[in-house]
Order: sequence, then C-alpha cells, then structure tokens
Amino acid sequence: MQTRRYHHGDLRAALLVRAEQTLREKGVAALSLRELARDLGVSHAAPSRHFKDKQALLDALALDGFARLRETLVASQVSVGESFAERLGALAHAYVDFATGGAELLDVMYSVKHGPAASEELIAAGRQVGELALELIAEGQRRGEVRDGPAERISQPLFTTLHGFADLAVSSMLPLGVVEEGLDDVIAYMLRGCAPD
Amino acid sequence: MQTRRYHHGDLRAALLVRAEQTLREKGVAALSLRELARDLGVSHAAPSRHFKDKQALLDALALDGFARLRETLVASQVSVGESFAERLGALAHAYVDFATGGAELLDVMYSVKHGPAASEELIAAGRQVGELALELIAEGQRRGEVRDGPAERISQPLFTTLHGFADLAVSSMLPLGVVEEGLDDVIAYMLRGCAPD
DNA sequence: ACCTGAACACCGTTCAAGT
DNA sequence: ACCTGAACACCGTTCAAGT
Repeated sequence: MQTRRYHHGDLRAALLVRAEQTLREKGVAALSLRELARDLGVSHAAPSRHFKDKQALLDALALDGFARLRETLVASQVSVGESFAERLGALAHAYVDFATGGAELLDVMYSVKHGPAASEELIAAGRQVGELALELIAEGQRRGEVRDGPAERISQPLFTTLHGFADLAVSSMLPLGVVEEGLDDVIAYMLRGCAPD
Repeated sequence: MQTRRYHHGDLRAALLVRAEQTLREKGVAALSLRELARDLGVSHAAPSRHFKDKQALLDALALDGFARLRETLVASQVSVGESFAERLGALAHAYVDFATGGAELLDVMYSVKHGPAASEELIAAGRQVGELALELIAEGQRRGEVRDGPAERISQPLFTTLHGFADLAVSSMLPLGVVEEGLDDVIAYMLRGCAPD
C-alpha cells in the first residue's frame, strides 16, 4: 500500500490511461467519470479540473488515438520495400490492424459527436493521418507507379477506401473472415484506382 | 386536445419516430428513454414493454435506417441511364446524401455497440445494402463495363469506398467543401478500380 | 493550483400493482 | 397485454470550502 498524497500527481494522464482501458473493455457507453474517479481513488468532482466535460475526455482520447494511429502507420513504412504496392499494402494492413485492435477507440475517433468547439484540433489530427496517404501517393508518382495529377485527388479516395474498410470491419458489417482476404482485394482495387493508364 | 387513452395505440412506433427526431436534433448522447416517455405522455416505465433496453431502441433505429437507406439507393436507380458509370454515380450520390442528411443516424447504424445479441438482424440489413452494390457490379459485368471476376470481390471494395467517404464526410474529417467535388474524384477512382483491363 | 463534499437534477431498469 | 408509480442505484455538473 502506498500512502496517497492529496495531489494525485498526474491525474489527467491517469484518467486518460484508465479511460482507454475501460473503453476497450466495456465500451463508450460504460465509460463514467465517476467510476474513473473511483478507480483512481479521487473524489468524483476531481476529473472536472482536467476535463470540463465527459466529451472533453472523449476528445482527448480521440486525439491520443490519432497520434498513435499516425505512429503506427509511420512505423509500418520503415522495414518494407520501396515499391508503391508494398508500401500501400503495409499501410493498409497497419490501419486495419489498428482499427480491429481497438474498435471502440476508432469509433470515438471518428464519432460525429466532437462538437464544433474543440474539434479543430481533432480534425487537424485526423488530417495528419490523411497526409501520410498523400506522401505515399507523391512518392508513388515520383517512381512512376502512380498516375499523374494532383496528389490529394488520388490520396483522398485512397484514404477513403482504407478508412471505409477499417470502419466496416470494426462494426462487424463485413462478412466475418472476409476481413483478411477481403483486405487483399481492397488493396488490389486501390492499386488499380491509382495505377497509371 | 385529444382525450388520452390508457393504451397509447402504437407506443412502439411513436417512440421510434420521436427518437429519431431527437437523434437528429440533439444527438445520441441526448437521447433518453425517460424524456421520450415524457414527450409522448406516458410513464417512464412504459417504453420498457417495447424495448427491453436503450440499446434495443438504438438497434431498432438502426434497422429502420438500413431499410430506408436501401429504399433510397434503389430509388436512385430508377430514372438514370443504363451505363455503369451513370448508375454508380447515382448510387454514390444517394448514399452520401443519405449520410450527410442524417449523420447521427449513420453513426448509430454503423456503431460498434450493437452487441452480438440482436445484431444478427442488423448485420443482415447492412448486408442487404451491400447487395445493391453487388447487383450494380453484376450488371456492369454483363454490359462489359466492369472487369470480370467474382462480383463480390469487386463490389466489396466499391462499397467500402462508398461507405468510407460517407463516414468521413459525416465525421467532418473531410476538408469541408471537398465533400462535393471530392465525391466526383472518388467516383472516378471507383470506376478505375472496376474498369476492365 | 488542485482537490473534496454536498447538492441538484437528471438517468436506466425493475417490479408490484393497476386497468 | 399494456401501462403506472415507487424504488434503487446510478449518472454529470456545479460550487462552496478545504489544503
């Protein structure tokens, strides 16, 4: 047993960690500020110093999610071949793995509920993920493996497909088991959509 | 003022109608069974006869949403040219319009939260929507405007893209204003992905 | 600055009892 | 069968007060 200080130390960070755990285990609906406070041994009013709202907590969770998603995607590119096909494949698998590995988090990240208030930051974070697709396309164009044209106009549809697959997989709207082989079809289809004439 | 009977008449249907209105106006988070009951002039315990759970209400709402989405998509095909490109364009616009016209509903439809319990029906409803894409592809193949191969393996990526775009648009993760012209790029990209060699 | 305790106005869900 | 009323165990949020 540790003696517990009056000040928690870093309640904000602790709340986020615990919240994501609960999110993963019991879903958004079961996420309660009061329970979080209980779990961390602080009063139920304590969280309000760090998150003005339950929504503010969710926003922070989503922001964190985007940061980690970005890291995951970047990491997927380090030890992979240089061809566009290989890089796209690695990116796609990484995105889908992230999604299926944390379905509830993805739901929160792309939830409509991020009111126009603090969502500025969130949308920027989301956009940063999309930019990875942009870089991928630009590089593919340099290599002559992707058709010419404004890179955003190719990367946007591509990212759209990637996200759509991940979202469908996560909401179990994809024929189960199809998630794995289905992704390969999706990747092939994306390659077609990006290929030079 | 009507005299109010003891029996509501069709409380179940009334709950669904009112719930979707609230969903549209104030979001899922603000949807409360007690408030619904208040609005309809019944006791707060009355809804439980028709929906064992708040989740059961949401599931019913989602099921309804899928049915209407299906109707919308079918309707989009009636007065449109016969070419694959035209039919796909019509379908895509219809899907995105449905999504942006009822963002909160789409969120509920594709939410992770439909527990494995009653979700059987929901997943079937979702799958029915996907089947429209399947028919589109099959017809396109007959016309020689879509490449050969198992239709599902082409329609699945296509539907994935469609849904991804709608979902991103709805969660405001798409560069605003890009939703309109962006869709055209996505349609062109889908056509590429489906085109014969 | 950070947290507590009490208070307020809500929830979802259940269950005996009424019609 | 369908609904009511009361009860239970929760919520989020606010705000004076404590350290």
